[in-house]
Amino acid sequence: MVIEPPGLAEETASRLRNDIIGGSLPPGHRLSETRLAADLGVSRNTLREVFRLLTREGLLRHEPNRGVFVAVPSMATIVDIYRVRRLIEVPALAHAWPRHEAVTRMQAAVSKARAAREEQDWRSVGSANMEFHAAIVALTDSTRLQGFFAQVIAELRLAFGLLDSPERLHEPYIDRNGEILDLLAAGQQARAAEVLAAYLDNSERVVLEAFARLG
Amino acid sequence: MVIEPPGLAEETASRLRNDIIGGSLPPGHRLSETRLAADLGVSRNTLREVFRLLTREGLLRHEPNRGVFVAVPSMATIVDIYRVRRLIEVPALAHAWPRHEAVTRMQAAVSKARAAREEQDWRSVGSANMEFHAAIVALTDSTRLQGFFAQVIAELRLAFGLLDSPERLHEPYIDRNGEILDLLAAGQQARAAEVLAAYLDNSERVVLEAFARLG
DNA sequence: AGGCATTGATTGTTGAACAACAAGGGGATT
DNA sequence: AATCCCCTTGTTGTTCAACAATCAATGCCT
Repeated sequence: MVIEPPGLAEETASRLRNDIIGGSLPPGHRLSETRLAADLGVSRNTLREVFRLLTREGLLRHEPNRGVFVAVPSMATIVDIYRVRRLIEVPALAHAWPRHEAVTRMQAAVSKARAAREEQDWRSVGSANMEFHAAIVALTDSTRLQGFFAQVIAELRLAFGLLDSPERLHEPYIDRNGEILDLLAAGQQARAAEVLAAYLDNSERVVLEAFARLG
Repeated sequence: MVIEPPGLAEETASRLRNDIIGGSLPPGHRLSETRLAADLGVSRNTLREVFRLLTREGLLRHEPNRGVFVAVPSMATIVDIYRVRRLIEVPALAHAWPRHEAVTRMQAAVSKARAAREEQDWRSVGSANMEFHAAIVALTDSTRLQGFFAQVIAELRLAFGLLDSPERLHEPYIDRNGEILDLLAAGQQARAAEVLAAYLDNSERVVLEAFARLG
């Protein structure tokens, strides 16, 4: 495996991505090229490359001759994301091999989520839960699907940033993830997939309701 | 819906994409920034944006400090692409609503493929078949899934470009697509999905065999 | 012949420049 | 006073030129 140096553009993209998901740059906010380039300490040209990257990931929106804005997740966004999750995660789990190496990742994610719950660190709980679902997709052994899913997850976290009460958003799902993991490890993929499907339906409803409360 | 001007970068990307898929730029070929920028009549900066776009789509490969190359599809690529196709297309068809508007697109694609067969235009047959499968994904109503699938399709066409005997590659599937369409229209989604799954297994085997013959 | 430094070429990144475009303000007209 | 048009102003889109960093190959020395 070759180690490849990150490159300034991707490194800057990571920083900006964190700023966006972390909420320091609110959705809808306009990003001035010259100002942001100065703030980040990079050139305008490289910043534009960063913009291309994050636009492709769905975190930024680009309006020609007007500039780039932090993407504003809508209800349609949420619905679409959960459609994708259902379509990918459920079959991935249903066809999974119970001794796949990704199961270890799932296990680790559940543990991390439970540890973060002890400290009431709901943001970390959210991250760990996302990691759990990324691990589910890893069960497919498809690099393309994993890359695609990572983008979708990033968009979903952006949407989560808009909502308050992260506890209601993440806490109830920690143990459900544990349940899914146990079922899979016991070779009951079909039941695991059922639980996951119900999980997704439930989660989508909660998120949409929280969204509706924002207007 | 706002009409957005193509922008020089995306326009150039389209041109380069056609050159790659069309085979005028063979896989593995190195693309010199300065030379290609001169040939295409654009600046080095914009060409680099084009590179980012096509790299993201999987058509180019970027090695840091070495340059960009036309991607070389490997057997692993093929296997991964078909894994994605199975995981996405089959459930999409199984859960499809038989009167979805995308069914019209499927119908049109089959007709186009049959017309192209009359003229022995196998390249167009391939395009029409791909359009058929893109329409299957459109049954999900997920814009993200459709975008992702478009990329996968582009990569697959790049791989097809390496193989000869396009007739063997595309002709056998025209009528199978027609069969799938008829089953879906008749409300037999489950059987349609079965036929599609068999279709994909078969197609993957043929492509891999053709690939193996190249060494 | 083999290892090593030098050289040449290419990429990575920056800064400045100018045209194209969008938004807002001011003035003239009705 | 309200409306429309033009113009100013700031921003993006694109190009050019330059330099540092890195890689590949050449040729030299042992």
